[in-house]
Amino acid sequence: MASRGTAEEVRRANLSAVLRLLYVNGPSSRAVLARATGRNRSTMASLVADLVELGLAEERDPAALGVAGRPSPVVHVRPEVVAIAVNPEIDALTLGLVGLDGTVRRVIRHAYDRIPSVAEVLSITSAVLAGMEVELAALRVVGIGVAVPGQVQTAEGVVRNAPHLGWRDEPFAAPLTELSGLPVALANDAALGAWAEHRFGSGRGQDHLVYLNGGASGIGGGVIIAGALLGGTSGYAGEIGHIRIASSPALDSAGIAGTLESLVTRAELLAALGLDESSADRLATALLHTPPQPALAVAHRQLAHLGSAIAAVINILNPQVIALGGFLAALLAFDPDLLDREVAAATLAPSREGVRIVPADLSDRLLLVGAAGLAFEPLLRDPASFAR
Amino acid sequence: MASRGTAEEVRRANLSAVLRLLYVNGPSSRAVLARATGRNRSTMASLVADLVELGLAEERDPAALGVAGRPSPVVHVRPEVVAIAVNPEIDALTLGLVGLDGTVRRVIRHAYDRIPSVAEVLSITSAVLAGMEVELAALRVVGIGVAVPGQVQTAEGVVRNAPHLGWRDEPFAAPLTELSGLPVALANDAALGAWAEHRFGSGRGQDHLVYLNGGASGIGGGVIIAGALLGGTSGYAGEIGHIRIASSPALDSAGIAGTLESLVTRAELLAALGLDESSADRLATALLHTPPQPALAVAHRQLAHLGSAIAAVINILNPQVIALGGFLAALLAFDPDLLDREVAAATLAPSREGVRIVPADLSDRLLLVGAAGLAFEPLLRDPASFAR
DNA sequence: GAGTTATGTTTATGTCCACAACATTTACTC
DNA sequence: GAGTAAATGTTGTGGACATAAACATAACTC
Repeated sequence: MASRGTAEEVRRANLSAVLRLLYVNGPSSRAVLARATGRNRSTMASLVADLVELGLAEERDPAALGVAGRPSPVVHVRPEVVAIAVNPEIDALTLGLVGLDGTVRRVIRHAYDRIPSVAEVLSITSAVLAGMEVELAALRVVGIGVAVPGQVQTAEGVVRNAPHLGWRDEPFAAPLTELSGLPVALANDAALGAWAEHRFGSGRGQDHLVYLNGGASGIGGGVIIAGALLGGTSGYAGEIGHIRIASSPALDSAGIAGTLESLVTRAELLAALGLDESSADRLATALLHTPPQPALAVAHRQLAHLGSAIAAVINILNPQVIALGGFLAALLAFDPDLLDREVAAATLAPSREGVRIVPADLSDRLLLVGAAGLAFEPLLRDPASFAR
Repeated sequence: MASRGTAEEVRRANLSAVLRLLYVNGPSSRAVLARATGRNRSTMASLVADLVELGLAEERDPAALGVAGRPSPVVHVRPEVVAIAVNPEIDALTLGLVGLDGTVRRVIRHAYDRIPSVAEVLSITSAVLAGMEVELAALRVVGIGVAVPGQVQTAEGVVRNAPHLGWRDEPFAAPLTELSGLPVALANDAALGAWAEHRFGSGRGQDHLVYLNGGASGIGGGVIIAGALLGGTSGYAGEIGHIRIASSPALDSAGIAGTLESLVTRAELLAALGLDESSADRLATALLHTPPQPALAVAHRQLAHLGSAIAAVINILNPQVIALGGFLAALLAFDPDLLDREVAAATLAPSREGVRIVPADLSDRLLLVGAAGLAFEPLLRDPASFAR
């Protein structure tokens, strides 16, 4: 009789490990995979054969050699295996078609003139998917990952509160699955940004990373602990913008006083630089090239507050890397030494040693890669269950 | 030929899972273990036989029955398997002999009249161990776990900074191993307290827990995430006492201004209650029974600050339980509603729902159980490597 | 005492992987 | 250009482990 149980579990774990390696590190030879996983070469032959059989991988002739030894075909992930990334924002809905090989095949941006409802976003999404029908037919779409600017009940696929979109307690995953026939996973946008930075960005390979992103609507955060995204009990973790760091009556978007988000705002910086919202992309250059005196004062004050928040994070989490995105990256570039001093003044010495504060890679594509990563997760966890 | 590799790994994982279940949940029958692990009954028979063979478990006759079905011998962890817990504090060194079955067999408290050096603590420890030689000969000591009131490089077994003991960059694990011949593991005391609360205390079974302990020397913290102790990059994580929450010139023990520890102190509470340090154990009752007006004001202010810090932790980590120990538990008992309101004012609504703020169990024994748990970890991870 | 229920035990079977020996293909050396 | 070293792929064998199924055992129920 069939012996399921453990043998299957072992196989699943090994297939998962191999596919993950290919996903994270890119193409490599079987021998390299065998060493990385600690399996035997003959075992790896069988595992790769399985992945090829499942339509998830393929072997190609090796490129240039230069080393002795028998040349080894290179195992690639099949680029037709894709996920759809969805990112609803205030001004536009962005959809991306992202391959398991990491390529962003297509980005579609659909601007709207007013903030959309959930129903409208769902409708636009399914319209775009309908338009892509021919393209998708030639591919293998494993799921949809959604980056939501707000707090998300990840397990249930429900948007609890996305203040800038005005969404509260809106089921999202279930209706989108209904419309698309695809599995849908949701997460907070900054959390996915953190994950993408950790996996593919400036914090690559760092197992303990904190990501802070500053945008028009506030400050979002995401935390990677031991290589995994920190979700907390319900998936709401990482809201570093809303921690109180000072005694101040200023309120943030959630109505909390004295928080990082209330004290460090892009709007104030833009105003001090004489820019308006529409020219926000010039903030970084304006700040670096002879900014007016008032802007200097604002930037210095904001850096001090940013330092306090980062210090709190360092004391609590003892991370290796703090990645700053959006206008927080501009603040960092403006005076990294000042930020370092402010952080040093509010951290315990052992905790802060070795911590690097770096700008995030921050290409908009990275967020799509993060959302797609969310959709790829079930496939990476159990490749064998994705038989065609 | 021998097939090591995977088969061994599977066995190791299964043995580990079974021993962990016994350690955490206490004695249970084989059938229960089989269901809990998802293994087959015949597999469990073999696994339990291995544990018995290794001298780690034993089967005893079932107690009262009352249910139909064949009576099942109950699998117990062998109580002779023990670890030694060590906790150096300012006023005394506490050693505990803790069984794998959870019983605290013996507690030895050695008071000193001045703060000891590392060498003195090591010397006292080995003296106590020498005195216990006969007792220990009948047992099986798997290691020593040390709870240090300060920041610890867990991997290296080095105390980086224990301000109240005046220790800086002191190797501890290596010399104690040298003296005792036993493996030694170090961790921060509050971190071990958090772990013990999560495993055996008031936060039992909660996978996301934050522990805050208030003592004479300040406020320590520990964080449990997804059932595991959060160490961070080097093991320094959890220093919640040192996060800045207000604009205040008050400095804490690390010289940082406006932190939880600088604003919420036992000394100030005691002074307002007209007590001195030596009567600290009466703080809780004094606070609950008609305290003088100034003490009320102090308690209210401290509760507000405590609320800000807890709120920051909730926003960042989205935990299920906040366990408060020491005088923080007294503050909680004094006015739980006020604390709730302060927390609510500084948290995002979704994150705070379902969070319970509870007093920690806080028996001094729990810390010893935590330190012993640290020492048991290698055994629980790979029981087969502990063949006699 | 017959039936029910829950558990322990025995035996046969299947899966997966490691290992070892051999095959293949390249680069390097003289 | 022949021989050697290095790296990898391939094949067959064996072993460890876990499952499944049938049977055995010991309580409870009526």
